[in-house]
Amino acid sequence: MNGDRVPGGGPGRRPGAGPGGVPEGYDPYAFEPFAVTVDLAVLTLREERLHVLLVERGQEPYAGHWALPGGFVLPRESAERAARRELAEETGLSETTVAGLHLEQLRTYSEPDRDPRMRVVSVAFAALVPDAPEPRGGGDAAQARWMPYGTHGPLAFDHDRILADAHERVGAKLEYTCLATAFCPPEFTLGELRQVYETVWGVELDRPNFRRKVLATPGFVQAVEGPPRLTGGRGKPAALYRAGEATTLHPPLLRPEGRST
Amino acid sequence: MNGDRVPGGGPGRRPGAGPGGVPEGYDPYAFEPFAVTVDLAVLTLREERLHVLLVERGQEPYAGHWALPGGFVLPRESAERAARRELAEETGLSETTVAGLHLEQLRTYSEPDRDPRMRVVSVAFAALVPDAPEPRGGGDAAQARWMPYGTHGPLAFDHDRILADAHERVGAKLEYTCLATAFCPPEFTLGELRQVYETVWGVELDRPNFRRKVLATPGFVQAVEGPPRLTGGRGKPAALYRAGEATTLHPPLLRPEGRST
DNA sequence: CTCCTTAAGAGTCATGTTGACTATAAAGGT
DNA sequence: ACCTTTATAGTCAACATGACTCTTAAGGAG
Repeated sequence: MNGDRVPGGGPGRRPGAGPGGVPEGYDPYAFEPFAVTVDLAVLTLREERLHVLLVERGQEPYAGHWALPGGFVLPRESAERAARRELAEETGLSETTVAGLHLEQLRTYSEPDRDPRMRVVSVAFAALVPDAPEPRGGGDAAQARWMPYGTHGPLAFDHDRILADAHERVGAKLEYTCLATAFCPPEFTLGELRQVYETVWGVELDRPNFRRKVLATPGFVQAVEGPPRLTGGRGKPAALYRAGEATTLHPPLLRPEGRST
Repeated sequence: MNGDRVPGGGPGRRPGAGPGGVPEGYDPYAFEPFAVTVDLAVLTLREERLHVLLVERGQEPYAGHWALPGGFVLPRESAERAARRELAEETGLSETTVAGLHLEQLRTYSEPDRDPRMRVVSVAFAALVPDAPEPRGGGDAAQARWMPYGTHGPLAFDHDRILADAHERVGAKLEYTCLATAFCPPEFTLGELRQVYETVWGVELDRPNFRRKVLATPGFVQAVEGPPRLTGGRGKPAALYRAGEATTLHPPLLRPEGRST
């Protein structure tokens, strides 16, 4: 063991510092640095389908391919802050709006050759947005679009993997957390909430059973007092609810079969 | 948006590259680099208590404090490989043994000031080891020890947070995965498996109910044929089992109350 | 205006799972 | 022998779930 193997801390052993890795003063420029970026799997529901925010690459490598939005972590910000900043930039939403969105760190992708140009370590996030405004067409060449999940070709880099991991994570968290409300506007019907589960899981749920389960879970949703109904589509008007205090579901709301996707 | 905002990929915009972040050739030395490390929360069970592998820091900052083991990600390895390499170094286990251990990426900690010396982004892992050999006293000054979870003082850097996150993650995954067997040797009794749950969750579980649940879950454990019992302690000898094929538990084995820790 | 369609919401029923317990078996210790 | 400890076999009631049925309240077509 090393007297100053400072894991969460700064380096105590410089790569190539000699046999045994004797600690020496750390020189940040002594070896090729890592770039640290964030990648965002921004998910929303549109027309009963799961959509992802994608950007088209204008340059090599992967020119013409679609990719997840993302960017560099700046020297004085955390990965979370970088992710929220990028999210605001890409979606065109205000900083305050973005501050309220559900943003969840997925995992970090660090394979040495995931970017052919240099060593890039990327912290991936899943972001869940309710209504899905069209992304503002940034000032540059590439375009950004909401694409139905699965309809895009292969994504650039390892972004297919990241997106799949995001989908899996969100699907799993729907089972035992109140995360579904993150896809909904402030006030929503139980039908809309059920639509979240059905869309993400790719299954059909029994209406009455879903209703019973949700209402029986304390703090999942709370009824809105005012006008007890919502107009819009056909069928009987539905009561409105807000997200409740609870964050976890006990017992969970399990997916019909073993696993999906 | 940027024509080459290459998130999971290499930089397309260099910090400070000018208004609008016009893509230019990337110069890795143009700004202070990030160091990328791994931190390991190595957990095991000893004498019916959860133990953590800790190393004592010999240098400032946090000299004399205990810290999680860890180290640098080398230029040509992934964070996972770095974690496994460090795990082998710290525990003294062979590379092949370590290759079979459960290693799970927790999340990445990237607060700008988490290390006072420089910008360090750390990918944290939880490792679950069965028997807990004493860590080899490395060739250097600092010592490494198994410490009962919670008995150590405040850890260095943000390692208390990382360790708490590791505990929470492992506790949660016991509910809906077969992870508990990762704490057990190749052959184990149901009593030992129950001990894993009780120790990590800090609760007592009903013996017959636990047994019924585990045996009713297909693929969780499989009975060992040979000698149908194990010697050792007092009480009726228990049958031996191995870990089964299954990785997930449907339905889950929920903790008694809402949440713990 | 009437009928049809759609979705919300109330309620039923059989089944499966869980938590709480009781009882028996098989070891070691005194 | 007797007590303690742990494994293992059951029992039973409360609860949760999946599969349905039925009623209500809208919009749309004729």
